[in-house]
Amino acid sequence: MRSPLQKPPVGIKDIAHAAQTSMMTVSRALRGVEGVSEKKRAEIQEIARQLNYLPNLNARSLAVANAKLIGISLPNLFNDVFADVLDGMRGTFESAGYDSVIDTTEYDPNREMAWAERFLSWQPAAVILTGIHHKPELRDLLKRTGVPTLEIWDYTTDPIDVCVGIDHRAAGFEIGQYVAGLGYRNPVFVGISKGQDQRADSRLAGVRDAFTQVDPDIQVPAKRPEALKSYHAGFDSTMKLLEAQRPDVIFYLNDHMAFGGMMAAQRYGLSVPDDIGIVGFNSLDITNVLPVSLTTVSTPCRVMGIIGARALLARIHGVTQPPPTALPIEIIPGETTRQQL
Amino acid sequence: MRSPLQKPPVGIKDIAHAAQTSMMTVSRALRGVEGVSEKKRAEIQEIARQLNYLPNLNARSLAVANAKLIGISLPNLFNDVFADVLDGMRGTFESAGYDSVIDTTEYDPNREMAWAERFLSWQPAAVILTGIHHKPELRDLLKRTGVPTLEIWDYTTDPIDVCVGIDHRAAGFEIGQYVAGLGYRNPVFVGISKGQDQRADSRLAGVRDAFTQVDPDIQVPAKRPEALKSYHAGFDSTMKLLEAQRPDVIFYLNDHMAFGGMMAAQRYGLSVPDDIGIVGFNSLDITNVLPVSLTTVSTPCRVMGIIGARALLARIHGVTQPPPTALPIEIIPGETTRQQL
DNA sequence: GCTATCTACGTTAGCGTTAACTCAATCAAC
DNA sequence: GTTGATTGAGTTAACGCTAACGTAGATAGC
Repeated sequence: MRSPLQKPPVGIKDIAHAAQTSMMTVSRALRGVEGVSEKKRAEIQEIARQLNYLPNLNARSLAVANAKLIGISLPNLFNDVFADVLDGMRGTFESAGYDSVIDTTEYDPNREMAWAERFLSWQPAAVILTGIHHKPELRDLLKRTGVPTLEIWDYTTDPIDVCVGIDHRAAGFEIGQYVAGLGYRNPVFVGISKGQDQRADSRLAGVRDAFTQVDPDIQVPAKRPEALKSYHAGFDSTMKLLEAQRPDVIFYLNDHMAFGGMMAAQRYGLSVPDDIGIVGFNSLDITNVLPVSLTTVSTPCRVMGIIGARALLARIHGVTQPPPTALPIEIIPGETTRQQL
Repeated sequence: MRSPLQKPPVGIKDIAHAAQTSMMTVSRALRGVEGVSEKKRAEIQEIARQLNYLPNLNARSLAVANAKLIGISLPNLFNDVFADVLDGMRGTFESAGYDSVIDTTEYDPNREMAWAERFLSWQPAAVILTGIHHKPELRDLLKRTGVPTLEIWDYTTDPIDVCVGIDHRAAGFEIGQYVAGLGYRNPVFVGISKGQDQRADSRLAGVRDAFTQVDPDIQVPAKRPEALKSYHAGFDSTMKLLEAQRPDVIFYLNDHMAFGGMMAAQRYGLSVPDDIGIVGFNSLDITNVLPVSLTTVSTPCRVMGIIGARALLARIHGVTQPPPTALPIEIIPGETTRQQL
């Protein structure tokens, strides 16, 4: 039942009554479609305003197949990267007249699946997922229903539908190569729990590839933090790590964790980059203010959002299926690693 | 029109056909309501599964007034504080069987208003707004339609409906009093552009109250950053500020800006807290890793989300109108201000 | 002046679902 | 064995809106 205090809403029937005309004319007048004299349209709009009419989008969506709703699934909101991607996307959708709503999965594929099922029940125009690793059932579901789907942030040659992202393995390889090229031979990777963030695993794999190429004997052990929030996680893991071993360089999942790591190294009295190198990822806001520039990888987040949104809109309108797009990344050499030899 | 590649969805009619029964029986079976034999229910559920049935929530919402959808409006997603509040809320809603969707306003009251209008068209069960400063038209709209509304993050004695938050002016006063008590007499406040974030203005007012009480002649000038992102904004404003004046303490909008400010002070060769005091707000993750503890104010973000969500659910179910709740804050004395005399 | 075209509007039906009602069969009670 | 309750199902109408079609009157063409 409707909450006790709510008044019954006004519908186009009420307006038709007040304007002494038919519902259809009101519908046309308010939607701005043809078939109403401008005089009558103005009159109806005025009445609608006075009655505080709000259209019922449920009814509209039911009557027409043409929904204007896009759902976005993100792992979480604590991450500036996603905020940037999102910003790019939503602006684009908004200009195209689409509403977009956000949900978070906390890196849980089951939650993602559950969300998708619920959300598809709203008959949306499209669905956006973060990354390319989903439950197989989710893939099936989306392929089966044929809802336009965008996978963003990761790149794959075998997407569900539309895909725009960066190749995390290649990114890991590039930064790994750069760092290996600086002479580091004892790397560690600090990320989040295995399987939790597949992007991180891909990047780690890329970093490993790079070091293996230099010397097949080099391992890149991975440290999985327990803390959830980035700074804390980066700090904590690094503290624990340094108790047991002395790597000459640490790769972090992102710049926030890297900063946490720097603080931990400092607490151990290690100097950066002489005693230890620190490498971040994503070039987040904090790098703007640090006294030493962080070696990191810049990812085109906003642009990715915009390109992704455009590709999806094209797909929705049935234009040619765009091929998966891999966006370029950029290595940012910083002062937290040794200088180029 | 429906996007070209989409298959026509299966409805309960298709299931009824396949199960050789009526739509109503299918509806009952799938919703788990009484009036179907367990044998037939199991049979129908199995068929629905095989056909990959997804209910059409638009139709359901149209048929029953009882929606299970809650909309949340936030200024932006770049702020960990909101992420925490949100986390608390969404968990609570989820357990209660409500879907929640998020939108961002970028601190623009017009966007907030536009969002509310669009969102109300979905006949939601409730609406959540950040803060208590909205367009008067929005207040009217919500009061008129009678949609349960939660205003979260700020506290006021005159809410639209339900309100849970902290008293920002009182918080400003408390921290101001604490800092004034440490002997500081030349404060500056670095926040965001006037009118952009009313919370900041309230806190500033509170800080001013506190200093005025100590010495009516003390001004607390406000510096408004140009940059958007917190670290950058804090750093930038502080750099510019220090060019012109030498306050003995700076209050920041949040801990990220405060960190940016610390970095700027460091670049100026100022030592903290001897040359200058730094005061943050919100006790964000980064404070866990800094080598010096930041003087800041801890706000119960998650708890606020949970309490707010519960109050709203109670309101939706028509239970007594809970009075506005002001949550306590806690001053965190740190090493970025002088020690207690 | 008679048909052909256009404009402004009305009517009907249907989107997928569920509430409220009806109906038939079963069962128990006396 | 008739009544009354109970159970499992089906039927009808409605939620608010819009697509598709229908129609009356105006305008134009020749």
